[in-house]
Amino acid sequence: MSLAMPDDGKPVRRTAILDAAEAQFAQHGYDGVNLRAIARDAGVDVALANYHFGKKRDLFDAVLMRRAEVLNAWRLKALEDALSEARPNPPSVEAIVRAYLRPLLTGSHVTEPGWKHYYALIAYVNNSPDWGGKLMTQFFDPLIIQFIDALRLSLGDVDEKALYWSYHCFSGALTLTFAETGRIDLLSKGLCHSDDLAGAYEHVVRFITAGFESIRPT
Amino acid sequence: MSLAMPDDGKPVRRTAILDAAEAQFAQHGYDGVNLRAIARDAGVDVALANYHFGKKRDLFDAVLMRRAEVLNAWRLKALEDALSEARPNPPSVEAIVRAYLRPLLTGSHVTEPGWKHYYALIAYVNNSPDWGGKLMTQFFDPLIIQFIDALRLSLGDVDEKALYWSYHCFSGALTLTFAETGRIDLLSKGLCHSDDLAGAYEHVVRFITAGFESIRPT
DNA sequence: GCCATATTTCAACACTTGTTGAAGTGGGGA
DNA sequence: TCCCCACTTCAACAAGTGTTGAAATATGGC
Repeated sequence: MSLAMPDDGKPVRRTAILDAAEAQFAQHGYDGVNLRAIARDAGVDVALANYHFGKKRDLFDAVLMRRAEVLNAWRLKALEDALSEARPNPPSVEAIVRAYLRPLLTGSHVTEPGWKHYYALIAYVNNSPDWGGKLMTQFFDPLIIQFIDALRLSLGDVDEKALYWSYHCFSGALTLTFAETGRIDLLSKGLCHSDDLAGAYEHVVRFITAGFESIRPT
Repeated sequence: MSLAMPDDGKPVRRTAILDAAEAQFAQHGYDGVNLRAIARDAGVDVALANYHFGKKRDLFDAVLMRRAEVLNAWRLKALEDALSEARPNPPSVEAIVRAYLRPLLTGSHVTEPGWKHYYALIAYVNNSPDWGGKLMTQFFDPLIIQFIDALRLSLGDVDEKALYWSYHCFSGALTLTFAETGRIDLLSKGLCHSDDLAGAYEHVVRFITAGFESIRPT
């Protein structure tokens, strides 16, 4: 294996471009970023981004795709663990919510800052009228459908509309929290910190779990 | 009063620019929009935006400010109504949540499409690491603090961190829902519709109310 | 060492961007 | 009528944009 190759067999400069693009897109959005700034951060020439990824929009998709596959695999594993632990009963709503959230905190991202940028990027995409619908569906729906199936199993004969709107609330709360915009720091006058995701974790789990439980048929 | 003046005494072209800018910023974000496209939609010359509002960024702030003042007034009225109806007891959590949400649905926006664009714009701002913290604080915090005070009154001796993180979840769920990204339409395979805000209303109220109730001390 | 291939750099094009200053328009008061 | 003023248009600049083709360099197999 060449010295120019990281573990995945791709050139180091290629991943350097992905890392720089990820950070920039997360901070400023797709249109707020230019390729020269990305290239500068990555320490490469402008044209190299085009050589490896094609158009700017293709680079954006590549950034989204890279960690989506990893995150989906982690979440699927966590969900299957929750299902098998509870078998033959359905898992609790809280166990499902935790399976959806835990991979965000227990992955390699603790030592890899790229993951935090990625979460902010997902918040940007999720809330964009331009791409929110299409891109989130493309990258995450196959997995999300399985989580909704699990919730349906856990909650019983639940109203379908209520279930989807509840997940929608979950999605909005989650992406904003992990975007780390600094909003809660200002609102709480320093009591809470955006970058304290571990501290936010239990609060989010409780809030969301209660929300889903409220639609359980009596 | 001149024929060139609408009710508020400002030139019609000035508000035409605000309307066009609002729609464009909401759809594509700050950097995804150029002044020539705004001017074209407004039916005016490019330079006119600069004459009325100064720099592009100042126009953006003017768009945010215009409806923020109206929305804050509506919400304050709704909150005061909820407080006085319940007096001498504190209002229920649900009554407070409804006071926060109802103005989004009962205002003049039913006949005025600009409000829907505005909600999408708020979702964009709220989730932006660049501006989320500062701008939301600047335009909405004075009112939001009053809502959090009311929630604290209603919930009793509640954990402060849990209260702020719960509001944070509320904020994320709300802004995403009113951004109408089309996401839920695809996820639910047509069962739910992003633009059916009236239909979403009861589901959001229930989900959020249950979330806040979960932090009530026992 | 040699060659085909992959990677990287360089320089430049064609186009869009925000912003500006000067000129033009129309109405109301002196 | 003339002038002042707010409003609007016109034309243009200077900087920045994504993208490209050709040249240069490095790499790995023979």
